[in-house]
Amino acid sequence: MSGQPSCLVQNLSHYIDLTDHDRELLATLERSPRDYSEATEIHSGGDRNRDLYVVKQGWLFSYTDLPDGRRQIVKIHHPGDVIGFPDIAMKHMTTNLRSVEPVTLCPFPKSALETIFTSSPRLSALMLSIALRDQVVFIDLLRVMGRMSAMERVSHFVLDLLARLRITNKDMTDTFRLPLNQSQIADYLGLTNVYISKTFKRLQDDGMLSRDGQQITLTREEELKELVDFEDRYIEMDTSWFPGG
Amino acid sequence: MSGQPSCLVQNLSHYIDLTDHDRELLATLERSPRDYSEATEIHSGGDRNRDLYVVKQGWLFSYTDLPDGRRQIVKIHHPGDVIGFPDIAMKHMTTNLRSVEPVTLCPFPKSALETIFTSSPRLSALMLSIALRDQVVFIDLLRVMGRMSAMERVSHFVLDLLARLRITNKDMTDTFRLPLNQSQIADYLGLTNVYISKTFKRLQDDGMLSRDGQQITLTREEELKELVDFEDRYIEMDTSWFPGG
DNA sequence: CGCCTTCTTGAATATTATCAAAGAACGTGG
DNA sequence: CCACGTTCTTTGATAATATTCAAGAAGGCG
Repeated sequence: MSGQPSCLVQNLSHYIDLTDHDRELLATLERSPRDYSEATEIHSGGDRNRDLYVVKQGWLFSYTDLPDGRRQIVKIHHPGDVIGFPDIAMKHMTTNLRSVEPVTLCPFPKSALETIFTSSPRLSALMLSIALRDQVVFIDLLRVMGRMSAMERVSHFVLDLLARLRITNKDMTDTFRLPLNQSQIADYLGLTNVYISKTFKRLQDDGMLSRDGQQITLTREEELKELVDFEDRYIEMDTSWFPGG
Repeated sequence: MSGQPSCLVQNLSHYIDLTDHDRELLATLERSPRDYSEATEIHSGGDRNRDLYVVKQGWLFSYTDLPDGRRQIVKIHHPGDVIGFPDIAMKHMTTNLRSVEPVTLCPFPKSALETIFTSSPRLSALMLSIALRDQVVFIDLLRVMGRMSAMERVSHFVLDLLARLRITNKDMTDTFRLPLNQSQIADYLGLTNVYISKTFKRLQDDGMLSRDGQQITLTREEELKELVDFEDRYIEMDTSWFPGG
């Protein structure tokens, strides 16, 4: 193995201890990393379904458009994330993938999953768990979109981002960089860019958060969590039932 | 095996040919059916995570409440569905489960899944695919909730139900029974019962559908599909990569 | 028949969208 | 290092969509 650690190994190590066998397996699956510049369309819905990606660097998002141009961003991807899991069940990609800033991705073929599933029960269980955990996260988001006001949606949004960033960065404080513009946030939360602006201002006036360029600080995180009944699904994941290494 | 065909087998057979071994394996999951009367709380969010269920008969739904009483129904369950998949990754149940009408469920322990996963790669792949397909369905729903009007939401809702009912009932026409009341539909679509009533009336006035008690008929299904850019994820599933029987 | 739940309808209200324009921020090239 | 163009954000006025509240109608069930 090279001196540079595999993206996938780095990511999955956050959840369980990987055996040497697992590490080697993952290393062989991974293709060489590839860079994309900012605001680049990496794949489109309807494309024949080939690769999954692990994010090595930078933020991206998956989205779908309606025929009349309305857009829904369905997932924001950070370093360490696996992109494309749900599409495994489909013949074609169901979403478009776009970089927010310059990114580095490690593609690996669908077939790699087969290898994992046949040769490492422990890794299989982890992959499945991550997919199911994501489903719970979608369900939480559905609740947000279905029943929460703009104020609550934005609050949930920043709390969720922070919780996710804390998976890979243990000593993350209450401040983080948010490289999305307000139109993108609007497309994620089902609102308009104008209303995102107004809502952020209100949250700031209420002293819940402060902004400085792309930096966001949650000054009253606990209060925000209570406001939106926030549950951290990233911490809560159950790996206790996994087969041994 | 009994003369009565298992609805799980019926459901799964839609996707792949099941071997006798697979059928027997699945039959064990449905060994201990249990009845619940209508409007019964079957389990609650936060419960220690025990059983999954196969629906043998009747409709149910999974939902979550906000602290102030707002409710979001996140999934409607039909005969043949497996309930509780996403919770496998969590230590506790994340949603509440409630019957709409009298139902028959077959509870089975998480450990039964292990049996499947160790003894039938083909069934395992199918289970995983269904979980991932569900995730795609949630993503579609997110798009509906984030970017669509009440008219479009209701349209998508009835189209989705019909597509699902057609999995287990091939000769389903454009008419089906909808045992949910308008408050429940509202809680599913993130609207109010009043507005559901008004929206159904408008759809009826526009000649898109007709109602007779609980019976709904989609008189212009193709037009509705175009209106909401509907994709049938239940038909589209990719089973080509599965290991052999 | 009478009671209960659900559905319908209308009026008033709230929330968010749309439109338009001005102000900030930022990178680029002169 | 400044001027310019571009994109992003802010703000205000107006409009659309959905909610709330309230009351009456319809339907099922004992």
